[in-house]
Amino acid sequence: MPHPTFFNLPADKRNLIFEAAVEEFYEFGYAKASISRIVAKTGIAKGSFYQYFEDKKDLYKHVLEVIGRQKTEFSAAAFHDLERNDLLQMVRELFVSGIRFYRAHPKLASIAGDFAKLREPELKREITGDAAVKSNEFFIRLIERQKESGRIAPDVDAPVLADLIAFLSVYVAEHYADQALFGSEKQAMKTIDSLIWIVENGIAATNRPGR
Amino acid sequence: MPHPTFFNLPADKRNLIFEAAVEEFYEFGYAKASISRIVAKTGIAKGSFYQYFEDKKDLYKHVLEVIGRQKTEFSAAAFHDLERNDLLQMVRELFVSGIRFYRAHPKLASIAGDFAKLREPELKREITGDAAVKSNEFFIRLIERQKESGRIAPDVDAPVLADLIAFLSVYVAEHYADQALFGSEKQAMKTIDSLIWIVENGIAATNRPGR
Amino acid sequence: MPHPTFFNLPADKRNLIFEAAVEEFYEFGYAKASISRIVAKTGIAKGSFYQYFEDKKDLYKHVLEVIGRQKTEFSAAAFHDLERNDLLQMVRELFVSGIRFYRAHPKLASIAGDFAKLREPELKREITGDAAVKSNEFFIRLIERQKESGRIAPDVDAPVLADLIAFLSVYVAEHYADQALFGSEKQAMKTIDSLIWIVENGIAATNRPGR
Amino acid sequence: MPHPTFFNLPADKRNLIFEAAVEEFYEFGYAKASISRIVAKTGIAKGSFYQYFEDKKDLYKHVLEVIGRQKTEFSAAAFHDLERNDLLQMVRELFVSGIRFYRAHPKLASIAGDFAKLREPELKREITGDAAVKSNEFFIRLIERQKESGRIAPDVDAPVLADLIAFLSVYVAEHYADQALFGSEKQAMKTIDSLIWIVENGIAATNRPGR
DNA sequence: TATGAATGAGCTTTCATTCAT
DNA sequence: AATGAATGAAAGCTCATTCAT
Repeated sequence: MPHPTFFNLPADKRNLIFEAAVEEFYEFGYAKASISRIVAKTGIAKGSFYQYFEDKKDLYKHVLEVIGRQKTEFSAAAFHDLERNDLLQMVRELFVSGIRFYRAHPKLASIAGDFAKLREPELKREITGDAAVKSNEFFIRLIERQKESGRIAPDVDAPVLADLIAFLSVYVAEHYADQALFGSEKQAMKTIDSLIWIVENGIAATNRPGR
Repeated sequence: MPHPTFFNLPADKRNLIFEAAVEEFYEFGYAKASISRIVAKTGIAKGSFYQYFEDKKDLYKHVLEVIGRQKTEFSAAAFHDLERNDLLQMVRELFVSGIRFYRAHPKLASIAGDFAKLREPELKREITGDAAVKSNEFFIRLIERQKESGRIAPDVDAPVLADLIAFLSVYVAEHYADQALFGSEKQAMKTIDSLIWIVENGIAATNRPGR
Repeated sequence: MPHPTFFNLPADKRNLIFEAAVEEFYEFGYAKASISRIVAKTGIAKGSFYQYFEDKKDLYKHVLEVIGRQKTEFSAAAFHDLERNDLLQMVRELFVSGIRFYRAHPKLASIAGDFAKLREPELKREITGDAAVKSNEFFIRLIERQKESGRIAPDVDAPVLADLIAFLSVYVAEHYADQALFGSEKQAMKTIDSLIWIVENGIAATNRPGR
Repeated sequence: MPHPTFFNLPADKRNLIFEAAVEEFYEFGYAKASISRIVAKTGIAKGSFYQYFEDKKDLYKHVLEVIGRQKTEFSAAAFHDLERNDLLQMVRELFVSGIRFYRAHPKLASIAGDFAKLREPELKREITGDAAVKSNEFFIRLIERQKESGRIAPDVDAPVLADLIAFLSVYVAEHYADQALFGSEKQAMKTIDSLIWIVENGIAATNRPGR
């Protein structure tokens, strides 16, 4: 976590540093990001940086935390109006808001995507904490409930499906973002619908082929 | 491509270098891998390294090429006995042989996984060429054929399904090391079956619900 | 240009570095000069060097700039008392102050001489800028004026003469410096006078042989 | 001197090596020329190079010797038809044949020019030996003779005039590539005439102003 | 709290030369 | 005589971090 000195900074300066960090992580990734470049870009003193942050990792964690919060805010609005308990509707919204977030903050989304792919398990655990686990559990409960209500086939493997959905929400956003960015949004939505439809159909309780 | 010097090396030394490179890329990833460490580990002279390889990128490309070849050999056997044209069987075998490869060569698989996540589009293109595109096209053709033969519902969006399969491959690859999903052989097969089953059911031509 | 860091250094240290750079460029020339040797000689950290200077070129440019300033100061005094418009008097002073500078600062003069002979047109342009052009134009104007006033023959090729004078001022200094250094100054001055006299006579407007 | 092995080489190979060396010295100068690049360019083995030449210096000396011989051949023809003892005619022919040589072999001429500027007194002495001194003495004798025959004013300082001629040779050589001075054949001749004419006039025995 | 100079290990890469085959 | 792999010192430069002011 950044030192209190950082949060006591005037908003201007704090934002300046944050933006520079975003630029840096966006362009070079975590491993190759350079503190030297960041302080050069912002004009703050090298020493000051270490008053604000423990080290590079600390800065990275902060950036990701902010991104996480923004992402949550982004999807929260969408989730608000959803009929609770409708998994697919929720997944759809997850994909759509993923793409929307990517369109609104491409650099933040890209950094988040890189993080998801990061090769430093310890760091990942430090940053995500049990958020991923919590989210996963939420989806699992949702799936189980829909099995009970007969909307999802009882032999669907809930943990695998929950995990898959989380995974897809990241990769789908990244994969279709350009399409959504440069093509029509409509086309992107149609694509998502096709994808969802396969999954929906795949897990539906009705008329399932015997296994 | 490595210089001929490298291939003329006695197998012992060549392997020593290759193993050291694998260790290094495995532990630090491409960006942070250090030639200095590799030569220190192997005991070869710094200058000698540059007799064998153009530069770090050249070594990396070589390692990936070898991994690619090994992977291909690995799955080739599995694909041999397959009924051609059965999409799902093929995908299933893809996943299974992926896991087997990971079990046999965890470090190589890990390096390959990192490469997939690499943030250097140009380098990726250099190495993979248009393999990804080719593979995508192959799957699309396969899907179309299975639609004609009535095994896949005609209203399935072929490119989207091909994408989904690619996503799933990545998903499986990224979770190789996940104990919960792929810990035991039994667990691994169960997870793969769950994934395949969702897709199979999602695209089946029989008894489909209206959209 | 060196970074402000360098100019903020205590004079002692700054001079130490400057002297070491002069020694290095004097002994090895630009191409073979080694930053590593300079930092070793001065005892400063490698990293510190790069706090002071952008790179080797930056250091070289700085050294040459200082030399240029010192040279200018050197000749400025001499030029002060000159009757404006007397070309030969000026040329004589140019040669003499060239030799004096060489005697006072042989290493600096040697570095400047090397620079004049440097095989890197772009770098040369960067450093001299249009100073050479300006100086050339000044001499051309002077020559033209003396043609009008009848002291120089009208058929003298002004640009060639101006160029030649600039060239000679460097080479004469280098050539006669040793003489001036180890022989008597008087002898050196006599030599210069002989040289000037040939040129003077060669371009005089009076009693010229037909061509 | 190159080892006998070099001269025993088939002419093809020998020329190949020579041309590559010329290219290298032309492009990078002596200090930065790289044996590694030369052997790469020619395809000969690194070890073979050291069978032919002692080291880089040895190769350089050889190249310069060949250039020297070619230059001599070049001017020899021109000097053949000259009235012996006419200093200015000789100097003029020196300049003209210099330019012709540059036109015919720009790279060789450029290497020779670089050599003249080289900062390695010992190497220079090794290569030129006392040629410069000999040439100087030759000109002094010529001048003295022309003084006696009344074509040069008796009060001309012979050693200084010899020096001036040497300076001018360097001046001409250094400006070969200068479009403004030596661009067209006509321009070249005009510039040379201007230079000669200044000297000629400067040292003429007739109608001299008192000193 | 802010500063920014100092640090030196570290990086990738090139070099001329040697030497066993 | 020819080879070309081996060598390791040296190059220029960047890095995250410390610390005295």
